[in-house]
Amino acid sequence: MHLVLHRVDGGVTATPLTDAGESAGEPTRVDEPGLPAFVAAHDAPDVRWVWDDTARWYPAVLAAGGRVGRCVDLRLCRRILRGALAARGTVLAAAPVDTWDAPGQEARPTRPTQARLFDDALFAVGPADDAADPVTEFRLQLDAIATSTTPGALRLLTTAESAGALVAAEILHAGLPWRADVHERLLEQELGPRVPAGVRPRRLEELAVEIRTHLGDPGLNPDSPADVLRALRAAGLMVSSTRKWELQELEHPVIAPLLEYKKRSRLLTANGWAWLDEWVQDGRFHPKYVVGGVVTGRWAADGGGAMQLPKTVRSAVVADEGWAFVVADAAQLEPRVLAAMAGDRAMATAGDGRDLYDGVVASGAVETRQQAKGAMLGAMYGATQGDAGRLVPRLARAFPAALGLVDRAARAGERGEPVTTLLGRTSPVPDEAWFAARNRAWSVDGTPAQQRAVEGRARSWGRFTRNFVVQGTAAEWALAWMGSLRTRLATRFPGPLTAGPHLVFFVHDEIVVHTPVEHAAFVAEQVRAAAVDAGRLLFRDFPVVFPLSVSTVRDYGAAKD
DNA sequence: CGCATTCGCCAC
DNA sequence: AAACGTGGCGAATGCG
Repeated sequence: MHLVLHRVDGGVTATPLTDAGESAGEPTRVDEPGLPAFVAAHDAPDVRWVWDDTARWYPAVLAAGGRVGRCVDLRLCRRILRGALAARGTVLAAAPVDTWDAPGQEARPTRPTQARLFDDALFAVGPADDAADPVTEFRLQLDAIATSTTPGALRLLTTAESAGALVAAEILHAGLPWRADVHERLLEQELGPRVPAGVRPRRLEELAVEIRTHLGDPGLNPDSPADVLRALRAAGLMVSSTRKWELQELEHPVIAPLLEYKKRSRLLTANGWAWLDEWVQDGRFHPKYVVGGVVTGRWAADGGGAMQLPKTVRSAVVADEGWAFVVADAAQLEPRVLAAMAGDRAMATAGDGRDLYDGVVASGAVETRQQAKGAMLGAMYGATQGDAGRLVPRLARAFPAALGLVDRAARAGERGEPVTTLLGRTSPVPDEAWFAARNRAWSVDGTPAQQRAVEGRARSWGRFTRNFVVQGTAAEWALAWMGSLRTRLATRFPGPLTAGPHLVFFVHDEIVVHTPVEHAAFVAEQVRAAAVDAGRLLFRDFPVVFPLSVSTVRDYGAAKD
C-alpha cells in the first residue's frame, strides 16, 4: 500500500495506491498543521509514503515526535532512473526534462522579511501548491523499473536510496551530541584563550614569531602559501610547495614550528570557535547530509564539514548522561565489495575471518600488509606509479576476477562509455568537449601533442569509472546497512526517535548510534546483523563477509579506528 | 567590490 | 617518495 502526499489547493491530499500503482480509494484531504497527526495515524508496516522530497515532508513529522517506516523519495529515484543504463529504453528515459529532474528544494526556514510577515498575518500563507503531480510521476517510475532490464536491482536501489533519505532526515533532526565545553577546552589548550574572529590566537602568534625569526623575515604571513614559499626559498630550501609532506622531508629549524602552525591553524579555521558558534546549538551538531550528493552515490554534507570531522575534535562528541555511542566501522569495505561484485572467490577467501590485507599477504601476492593495502587501493584508484603501481600486477595474478572487473570499468571509461554499480547507478559520460577533443586529435590533422593530451584525459576518466563501480557499490552496501539497522531499531523501539537508540552520524563506511547504556549491547548486535543483511541483499549467497569493528564508548574520540 | 580560482588540509 | 579515486571548506589571491 502506498500513500502519495501532494500539496494542492492550500492543503495536502493523501492518495492511496496499490503496490502496482493502481488506485486504492479516494484521496483524503488533510490541512497542513494536521499532517503529522495524519501520518502518525496511518503509518504501518505495509505502508510506504510517496513524496517528492523527504527533506520537504519528513522534518515536520519528526518535529511532532512522529516517524515513518518507509518512503519513496521521488526526486532521488527520478535522478537514479533518469540516468540508469538499465532503464534506457523506458518511457521515463524518453520523457522530456521536467521539474522532477531539478535538485531538491526543501522548505528552508528562510528569515521572513517585514513584507512577508505582513502578508502572512493577513493571509496566513502556507507552503505553495506543488506544480507537478506525484501520482503520475510515481507510476512513471514504477513503469521504468518494471520495464528496465534489471527490475530487481533498480527496485532495491531506489528503496535503499529512499531509506537513506529517511536516515538523513532523522540524523538532521536528532543531531550529534556535542559538548561545547569539552571542545572549548581543547581549543584553549591548542590555541590559547579565545580571541575575536580575525585575531590570531596567542599560541599561533608565538609560532608565527618563531617562524619569522628562523626565516629572517619579520613581515612574513604564515597563512600565505606564496609568502612562505618565497621565504623558504630565500632561506635556501628547495621546495616546490608548502605542503606538509614536502616540508616534512626537510632539515631546518623552521620546519617544526611551521608544521605546528599549520596543524593548529587548521583546527582554528575548520573547527574553531566560529564553527562551534555556527554549528553547535543546545548540545547538538546537526549534520545536513545530501543523499546521493556524490556522483558515485555516496552522501555529501552541506555545511559544517560533517564528512571531514577531524579525529582530533571527536572527543567533544560525548554521549548524554546514561547514554553511550555504538561506533561501527566496516573493515576494508571497498575491497570486500569488489571481491563480491566480481565473484572473486580467492579475494573473498583472503578476507574470510581476518583482516583482508593480512589475507592478501597470506595468499603470497605481496610481502607486507602495508604493501597489500597500497596495492589494493592502487588497483581501485588506478595507480600506475610508485610502490602501489608496481605491485598492482602481482594482485592481478592472484585475483584476476576482481582486478579484471575494475580494469574493464577503466577501459569503458577511457572510451567514453558509462559504467554501472552493482544495483545499476550509472556513471555520467564525459562532456561534449571531451569527445570533440578526442575526435580532433585522431582526425587527419591531429598532432602528437593533442593525442598525448587526449590520451591523458581518457586515462583520467578511466580512473574515475574504475573507482566509480567500487565506490558506488560500497555506497549501496552502506545504504542497505543503515536501512536495515534503522528498521531493526524502529521495530524494537517504536516510540519517538530520540527516546530510543538512533543513528546520529555516518561517514561512508562508519556509523554512530546514540543509545541508552542499557541497550548498547543490543544495538551492537543489531549493527552486526544489519551488516549481514546488507551483504545478503546485495550479493545473495556469495561467500563474502563484512566484518565490523564495533566499540561502545562514552565519547567518539575513544572509538577504535 | 564581489565572485572565481588556487592552495592546502581534512575525511573516507 | 608521492600520484591514485570521491568530496568540503577556508584563507589567500586573482580578476572584472
